[in-house]
Amino acid sequence: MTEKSIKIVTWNVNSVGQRLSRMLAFLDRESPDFLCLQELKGADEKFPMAAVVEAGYRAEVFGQKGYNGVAILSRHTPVLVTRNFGDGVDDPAARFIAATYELAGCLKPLTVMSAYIPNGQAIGSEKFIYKLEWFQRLRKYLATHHKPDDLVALVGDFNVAASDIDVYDPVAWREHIHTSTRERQGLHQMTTFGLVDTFRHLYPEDPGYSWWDYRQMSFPQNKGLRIDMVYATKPLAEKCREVRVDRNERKQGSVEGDKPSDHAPVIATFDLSNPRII
DNA sequence: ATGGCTATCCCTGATAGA
Repeated sequence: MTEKSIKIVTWNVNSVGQRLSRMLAFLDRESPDFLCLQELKGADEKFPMAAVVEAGYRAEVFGQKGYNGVAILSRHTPVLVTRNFGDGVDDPAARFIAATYELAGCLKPLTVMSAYIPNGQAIGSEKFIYKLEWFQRLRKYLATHHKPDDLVALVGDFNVAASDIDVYDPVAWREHIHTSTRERQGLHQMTTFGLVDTFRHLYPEDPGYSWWDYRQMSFPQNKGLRIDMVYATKPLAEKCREVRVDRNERKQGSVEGDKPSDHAPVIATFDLSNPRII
Protein backbone atom coordinates (compact mmCIF):
# COMPACT_ATOMS: atom_id res chain seq x y z
CA MET A 1 0.00 0.00 0.00
CA THR A 2 1.36 3.39 -0.89
CA GLU A 3 -1.33 5.81 0.17
CA LYS A 4 -0.02 9.18 1.16
CA SER A 5 -2.55 9.93 3.82
CA ILE A 6 -4.81 8.12 6.23
CA LYS A 7 -8.20 9.24 7.43
CA ILE A 8 -9.36 8.30 10.93
CA VAL A 9 -12.93 9.00 12.03
CA THR A 10 -14.65 8.81 15.41
CA TRP A 11 -18.43 8.70 15.56
CA ASN A 12 -20.77 7.99 18.45
CA VAL A 13 -23.66 6.61 16.37
CA ASN A 14 -26.13 6.08 19.23
CA SER A 15 -27.22 2.64 17.93
CA VAL A 16 -25.47 1.22 14.88
CA GLY A 17 -28.74 -0.39 13.81
CA GLN A 18 -30.59 2.93 13.71
CA ARG A 19 -27.68 4.59 11.92
CA LEU A 20 -26.87 1.90 9.35
CA SER A 21 -28.02 3.68 6.20
CA ARG A 22 -26.32 6.92 7.25
CA MET A 23 -23.16 5.02 8.12
CA LEU A 24 -23.02 3.19 4.80
CA ALA A 25 -23.51 6.46 2.93
CA PHE A 26 -20.75 8.00 5.05
CA LEU A 27 -18.33 5.17 4.22
CA ASP A 28 -19.13 5.57 0.54
CA ARG A 29 -18.69 9.34 0.62
CA GLU A 30 -15.67 9.74 2.93
CA SER A 31 -13.93 6.41 2.38
CA PRO A 32 -12.09 6.57 5.72
CA ASP A 33 -9.24 4.19 6.48
CA PHE A 34 -10.58 3.77 10.01
CA LEU A 35 -14.08 4.44 11.29
CA CYS A 36 -14.24 4.12 15.06
CA LEU A 37 -17.74 3.73 16.45
CA GLN A 38 -19.18 4.15 19.92
CA GLU A 39 -22.57 3.29 21.40
CA LEU A 40 -23.37 0.39 19.10
CA LYS A 41 -26.14 -0.47 21.61
CA GLY A 42 -26.29 -4.11 20.64
CA ALA A 43 -24.63 -7.47 21.14
CA ASP A 44 -22.04 -8.71 18.60
CA GLU A 45 -24.66 -10.73 16.70
CA LYS A 46 -26.69 -7.54 16.12
CA PHE A 47 -23.79 -5.80 14.39
CA PRO A 48 -24.55 -5.35 10.66
CA MET A 49 -21.42 -7.23 9.59
CA ALA A 50 -22.73 -8.31 6.17
CA ALA A 51 -23.57 -4.75 5.14
CA VAL A 52 -20.18 -3.51 6.33
CA VAL A 53 -18.34 -6.24 4.40
CA GLU A 54 -20.49 -5.48 1.35
CA ALA A 55 -19.26 -1.88 1.64
CA GLY A 56 -15.66 -3.09 1.43
CA TYR A 57 -14.79 -2.87 5.11
CA ARG A 58 -14.08 -5.29 7.90
CA ALA A 59 -14.99 -4.61 11.51
CA GLU A 60 -13.46 -5.40 14.86
CA VAL A 61 -16.47 -5.36 17.18
CA PHE A 62 -16.92 -5.28 20.94
CA GLY A 63 -20.67 -5.32 21.46
CA GLN A 64 -22.96 -5.47 24.45
CA LYS A 65 -26.70 -6.01 24.69
CA GLY A 66 -28.58 -2.74 25.01
CA TYR A 67 -25.74 -0.46 26.06
CA ASN A 68 -22.30 0.77 25.10
CA GLY A 69 -20.44 -1.17 22.40
CA VAL A 70 -17.46 -0.01 20.33
CA ALA A 71 -16.01 -1.03 16.98
CA ILE A 72 -13.27 -0.23 14.48
CA LEU A 73 -14.11 -0.45 10.79
CA SER A 74 -11.25 -0.53 8.31
CA ARG A 75 -10.16 -1.62 4.89
CA HIS A 76 -7.03 -2.95 6.60
CA THR A 77 -6.61 -6.17 8.56
CA PRO A 78 -5.19 -5.83 12.06
CA VAL A 79 -2.36 -7.96 13.41
CA LEU A 80 -3.64 -7.59 16.99
CA VAL A 81 -6.99 -6.73 18.58
CA THR A 82 -7.66 -6.18 22.29
CA ARG A 83 -10.99 -5.64 24.00
CA ASN A 84 -11.30 -3.97 27.40
CA PHE A 85 -8.27 -3.28 29.59
CA GLY A 86 -7.49 -6.76 30.86
CA ASP A 87 -6.55 -5.17 34.17
CA GLY A 88 -8.35 -7.64 36.42
CA VAL A 89 -11.22 -5.25 37.15
CA ASP A 90 -14.61 -6.96 36.91
CA ASP A 91 -16.22 -4.60 34.40
CA PRO A 92 -18.55 -6.04 31.76
CA ALA A 93 -19.08 -2.71 29.93
CA ALA A 94 -17.93 -2.83 26.29
CA ARG A 95 -16.22 0.54 26.10
CA PHE A 96 -12.74 0.01 24.70
CA ILE A 97 -11.24 -1.76 21.71
CA ALA A 98 -7.77 -1.39 20.20
CA ALA A 99 -6.42 -2.74 16.92
CA THR A 100 -2.86 -2.68 15.63
CA TYR A 101 -2.08 -2.53 11.92
CA GLU A 102 1.10 -2.93 9.94
CA LEU A 103 0.52 -0.63 7.00
CA ALA A 104 2.75 -0.76 3.96
CA GLY A 105 4.88 2.35 3.75
CA CYS A 106 4.73 2.73 7.52
CA LEU A 107 7.93 1.84 9.35
CA LYS A 108 6.14 1.35 12.66
CA PRO A 109 2.83 -0.32 13.49
CA LEU A 110 -0.21 1.92 13.90
CA THR A 111 -2.59 1.30 16.80
CA VAL A 112 -6.13 2.65 16.59
CA MET A 113 -8.28 2.75 19.74
CA SER A 114 -12.04 3.36 19.94
CA ALA A 115 -13.14 4.45 23.40
CA TYR A 116 -16.49 5.26 24.97
CA ILE A 117 -15.80 6.94 28.29
CA PRO A 118 -18.56 6.55 30.91
CA ASN A 119 -21.08 9.36 31.10
CA GLY A 120 -20.84 9.86 34.86
CA GLN A 121 -24.49 10.87 35.26
CA ALA A 122 -24.12 13.21 38.25
CA ILE A 123 -21.14 14.68 40.08
CA GLY A 124 -20.23 12.55 43.08
CA SER A 125 -22.48 9.64 42.08
CA GLU A 126 -21.33 6.03 41.86
CA LYS A 127 -21.18 6.38 38.07
CA PHE A 128 -19.09 9.53 38.46
CA ILE A 129 -16.51 7.66 40.54
CA TYR A 130 -16.55 4.89 37.92
CA LYS A 131 -15.87 7.50 35.22
CA LEU A 132 -12.86 8.89 37.11
CA GLU A 133 -11.54 5.38 37.75
CA TRP A 134 -12.04 4.52 34.08
CA PHE A 135 -9.74 7.38 33.06
CA GLN A 136 -7.08 6.02 35.44
CA ARG A 137 -7.45 2.52 34.02
CA LEU A 138 -7.13 3.87 30.48
CA ARG A 139 -4.02 5.81 31.49
CA LYS A 140 -2.53 2.64 32.98
CA TYR A 141 -3.44 0.62 29.87
CA LEU A 142 -1.60 3.12 27.68
CA ALA A 143 1.51 3.05 29.86
CA THR A 144 1.47 -0.76 30.04
CA HIS A 145 1.04 -1.46 26.34
CA HIS A 146 2.63 1.51 24.59
CA LYS A 147 5.39 4.05 24.53
CA PRO A 148 4.79 7.73 23.84
CA ASP A 149 6.72 7.45 20.57
CA ASP A 150 4.52 4.62 19.27
CA LEU A 151 2.00 5.52 16.58
CA VAL A 152 -1.25 5.56 18.53
CA ALA A 153 -4.58 7.19 17.69
CA LEU A 154 -6.92 7.17 20.69
CA VAL A 155 -10.29 8.38 19.50
CA GLY A 156 -13.83 8.33 20.79
CA ASP A 157 -16.47 9.91 22.96
CA PHE A 158 -14.61 11.13 26.05
CA ASN A 159 -17.70 12.64 27.69
CA VAL A 160 -15.66 15.58 28.97
CA ALA A 161 -15.38 19.08 27.52
CA ALA A 162 -11.72 19.79 28.16
CA SER A 163 -12.05 23.55 28.59
CA ASP A 164 -14.60 26.33 28.38
CA ILE A 165 -14.05 26.92 24.68
CA ASP A 166 -15.50 23.45 24.15
CA VAL A 167 -18.80 24.47 25.79
CA TYR A 168 -21.55 26.66 24.27
CA ASP A 169 -22.47 28.17 27.62
CA PRO A 170 -19.60 27.74 30.10
CA VAL A 171 -21.44 29.67 32.83
CA ALA A 172 -24.51 27.45 32.72
CA TRP A 173 -22.23 24.39 32.52
CA ARG A 174 -19.82 25.46 35.26
CA GLU A 175 -18.85 22.42 37.39
CA HIS A 176 -21.58 20.49 35.60
CA ILE A 177 -21.27 16.86 34.65
CA HIS A 178 -18.87 16.82 31.63
CA THR A 179 -17.14 20.05 32.67
CA SER A 180 -16.25 19.51 36.32
CA THR A 181 -12.72 20.02 37.58
CA ARG A 182 -12.28 16.36 38.52
CA GLU A 183 -13.41 15.13 35.10
CA ARG A 184 -11.11 17.59 33.37
CA GLN A 185 -8.26 16.43 35.60
CA GLY A 186 -9.00 12.82 34.69
CA LEU A 187 -8.92 13.62 30.99
CA HIS A 188 -5.75 15.66 31.41
CA GLN A 189 -4.03 12.87 33.35
CA MET A 190 -4.77 10.55 30.43
CA THR A 191 -3.08 12.93 27.99
CA THR A 192 0.08 13.10 30.11
CA PHE A 193 0.96 9.72 28.65
CA GLY A 194 1.90 11.75 25.59
CA LEU A 195 -1.28 12.45 23.67
CA VAL A 196 -2.14 15.49 21.57
CA ASP A 197 -5.73 16.69 21.07
CA THR A 198 -5.35 17.06 17.30
CA PHE A 199 -8.37 19.30 16.76
CA ARG A 200 -7.49 21.76 19.51
CA HIS A 201 -3.84 21.73 18.47
CA LEU A 202 -4.71 22.73 14.90
CA TYR A 203 -7.58 25.08 15.72
CA PRO A 204 -7.02 26.86 19.06
CA GLU A 205 -10.03 29.16 18.59
CA ASP A 206 -12.63 26.90 16.95
CA PRO A 207 -15.31 25.53 19.31
CA GLY A 208 -15.60 22.38 17.20
CA TYR A 209 -18.70 21.06 18.92
CA SER A 210 -19.37 17.39 18.21
CA TRP A 211 -22.49 16.77 20.31
CA TRP A 212 -25.82 18.57 20.54
CA ASP A 213 -28.72 17.52 22.78
CA TYR A 214 -31.70 16.05 20.95
CA ARG A 215 -33.95 18.34 22.98
CA GLN A 216 -34.65 22.07 22.87
CA MET A 217 -33.57 22.53 19.25
CA SER A 218 -29.97 22.51 20.43
CA PHE A 219 -28.40 21.82 17.05
CA PRO A 220 -30.09 24.65 15.08
CA GLN A 221 -28.99 27.00 17.87
CA ASN A 222 -25.53 25.41 17.93
CA LYS A 223 -25.76 24.69 21.63
CA GLY A 224 -23.13 22.00 21.63
CA LEU A 225 -20.17 20.47 23.41
CA ARG A 226 -16.87 19.20 22.02
CA ILE A 227 -16.55 15.82 23.68
CA ASP A 228 -15.54 13.59 20.74
CA MET A 229 -11.81 13.78 20.20
CA VAL A 230 -8.99 12.41 18.11
CA TYR A 231 -5.92 12.07 20.31
CA ALA A 232 -2.61 11.02 18.83
CA THR A 233 0.86 10.39 20.17
CA LYS A 234 3.32 13.09 19.20
CA PRO A 235 4.94 11.42 16.17
CA LEU A 236 1.50 10.77 14.70
CA ALA A 237 0.00 14.12 15.74
CA GLU A 238 2.83 15.88 13.91
CA LYS A 239 1.43 14.32 10.73
CA CYS A 240 -2.12 15.56 11.31
CA ARG A 241 -3.11 17.98 8.57
CA GLU A 242 -6.84 18.46 9.11
CA VAL A 243 -9.57 17.66 11.61
CA ARG A 244 -13.18 18.50 10.85
CA VAL A 245 -16.60 17.88 12.32
CA ASP A 246 -19.08 16.57 9.77
CA ARG A 247 -22.06 18.61 10.93
CA ASN A 248 -24.16 17.41 7.99
CA GLU A 249 -24.47 14.09 9.82
CA ARG A 250 -26.20 15.87 12.70
CA LYS A 251 -28.81 17.33 10.35
CA GLN A 252 -32.17 15.86 9.61
CA GLY A 253 -33.70 15.79 6.15
CA SER A 254 -34.07 14.02 2.86
CA VAL A 255 -30.53 14.71 1.66
CA GLU A 256 -28.73 13.68 4.83
CA GLY A 257 -31.23 11.00 5.77
CA ASP A 258 -33.47 10.67 8.75
CA LYS A 259 -32.70 10.15 12.37
CA PRO A 260 -29.27 11.60 13.09
CA SER A 261 -27.19 10.56 16.08
CA ASP A 262 -26.81 13.29 18.69
CA HIS A 263 -23.08 13.20 17.86
CA ALA A 264 -21.41 14.20 14.59
CA PRO A 265 -18.41 12.34 13.14
CA VAL A 266 -14.97 13.88 13.69
CA ILE A 267 -12.68 13.28 10.73
CA ALA A 268 -8.89 13.52 11.04
CA THR A 269 -6.46 13.28 8.15
CA PHE A 270 -2.79 12.40 8.58
CA ASP A 271 -0.12 12.88 5.93
CA LEU A 272 2.19 9.89 5.89
CA SER A 273 3.97 10.80 2.67
CA ASN A 274 7.40 10.69 4.31
CA PRO A 275 7.86 7.12 5.53
CA ARG A 276 11.28 7.87 6.94
CA ILE A 277 9.66 9.72 9.80
CA ILE A 278 6.80 7.34 10.48
C1' DA B 1 -35.88 24.49 38.92
C1' DT B 2 -37.32 20.95 35.69
C1' DG B 3 -37.52 18.83 31.39
C1' DG B 4 -37.91 19.09 26.76
C1' DC B 5 -35.62 13.71 22.76
C1' DT B 6 -34.11 9.13 21.27
C1' DA B 7 -32.53 4.73 22.11
C1' DT B 8 -32.68 0.04 24.45
C1' DC B 9 -35.61 -4.13 26.22
C1' DC B 10 -38.23 -6.65 30.28
C1' DC B 11 -41.51 -3.42 25.98
C1' DT B 12 -46.97 0.38 26.27
C1' DG B 13 -43.13 1.92 31.29
C1' DA B 14 -38.34 1.95 33.09
C1' DT B 15 -33.63 3.29 32.35
C1' DA B 16 -29.88 5.72 30.26
C1' DG B 17 -27.60 9.09 27.82
C1' DA B 18 -24.95 14.19 28.18
